[in-house]
Amino acid sequence: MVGTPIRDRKAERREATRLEILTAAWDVAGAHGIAGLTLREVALRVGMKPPSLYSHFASKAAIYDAMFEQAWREYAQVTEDLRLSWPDEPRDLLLAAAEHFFDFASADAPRHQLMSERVIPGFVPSASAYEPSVAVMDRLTDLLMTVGVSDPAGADMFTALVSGLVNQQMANDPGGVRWRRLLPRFIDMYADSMNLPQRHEDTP
Amino acid sequence: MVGTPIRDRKAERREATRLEILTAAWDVAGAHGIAGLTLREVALRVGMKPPSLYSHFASKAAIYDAMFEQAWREYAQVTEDLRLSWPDEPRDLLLAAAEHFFDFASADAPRHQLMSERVIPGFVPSASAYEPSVAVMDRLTDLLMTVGVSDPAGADMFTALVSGLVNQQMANDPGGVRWRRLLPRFIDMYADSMNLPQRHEDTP
DNA sequence: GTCTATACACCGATAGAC
DNA sequence: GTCTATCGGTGTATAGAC
Repeated sequence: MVGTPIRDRKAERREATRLEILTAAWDVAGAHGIAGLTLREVALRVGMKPPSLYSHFASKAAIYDAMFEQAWREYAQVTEDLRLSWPDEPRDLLLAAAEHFFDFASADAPRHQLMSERVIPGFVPSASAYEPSVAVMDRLTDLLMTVGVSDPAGADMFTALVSGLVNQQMANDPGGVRWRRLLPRFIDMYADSMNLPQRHEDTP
Repeated sequence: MVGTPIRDRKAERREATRLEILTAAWDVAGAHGIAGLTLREVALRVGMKPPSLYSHFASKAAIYDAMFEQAWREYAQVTEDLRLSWPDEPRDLLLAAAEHFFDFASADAPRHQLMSERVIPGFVPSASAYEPSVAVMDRLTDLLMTVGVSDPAGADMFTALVSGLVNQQMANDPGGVRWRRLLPRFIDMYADSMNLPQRHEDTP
């Protein structure tokens, strides 16, 4: 028995290569769309021949799967980071959360299509890749609970509202603000229907 | 001069073949997704060899373009047909229009992706193919005007609401009713924010 | 004019040498 | 682990039969 080394250099190197491949894949998706991803161009960017990618990912679908998990994990992370600086007022909190998702989605169209739409013909995220996204939904449920939304359909309504604005924005006015600027009205509309208190005003 | 025949049999035959190809294309899209459309399978279903399709369509993109126009023209047609039996109450009218679009979209996922999402990497509808969809939007503007929505953002809000429900339904609960059943609440929520009158009740 | 035959470049994927 | 070689499939395009 030689003992277990503190660090597994081979595993570290392997993981680094995986991340390198995924970064290249995001670059290709950004240039050609999420459906325009090709293993050849990914391999080219990381200095490999296409078949070599199969030493790190079982298939092209496995790369999509890893990208899906990575994207939702990143969103969960930035959400967690911003959680400390959230506003107190319920409506401000809802608006901040909605704007946060909207801007994250708008910032990267291919990423949003992979995360929230069924764009890749046969691709269905694996259970493990799906995990971060359910964690995000759990946090949304928590958030709605803290602002006073006890309606079980509250989360479904909230996601439908925000995703509707995002989809219309990206499909009909990419890069613009035509639907983005409707966010405050949508949040107030939602808060009213949920009977949430109005914002605290200084006016008597 | 032999005179112009009443019917141009050759042109009729040609148009019939075009429709036959488009029908086959919809079948393939239904089976493999809108992005999974291949000219080979389309040609196979109409009893042609793939290159023969180029006698009727300039490219695969031209087929997508014709499908896009066909889908919106069909929706415009069924909308026009239902227009005579629309309810009187503003909120009932809004709900009927929303349910109508929702059900039309839900009935055919590939069709909806082609109509309302940017799924095909480089595909942008041509001006002529886009025409029926702007006609539909004009009719929506008319509808909103008749129910008393004068807000210029009213149409954008309405489309965002309905498309949000559709997208969430198709992405997270395909074939179910989890978001579809939220339609009445969404319409009331929208009508309230637009200060539309409540439904006429017999209760004093 | 319409279709068949054929070729080209590109794609994902596999087998096997080193 | 990476490479070369190769497979079947796909979109596109041209040449030529009828």
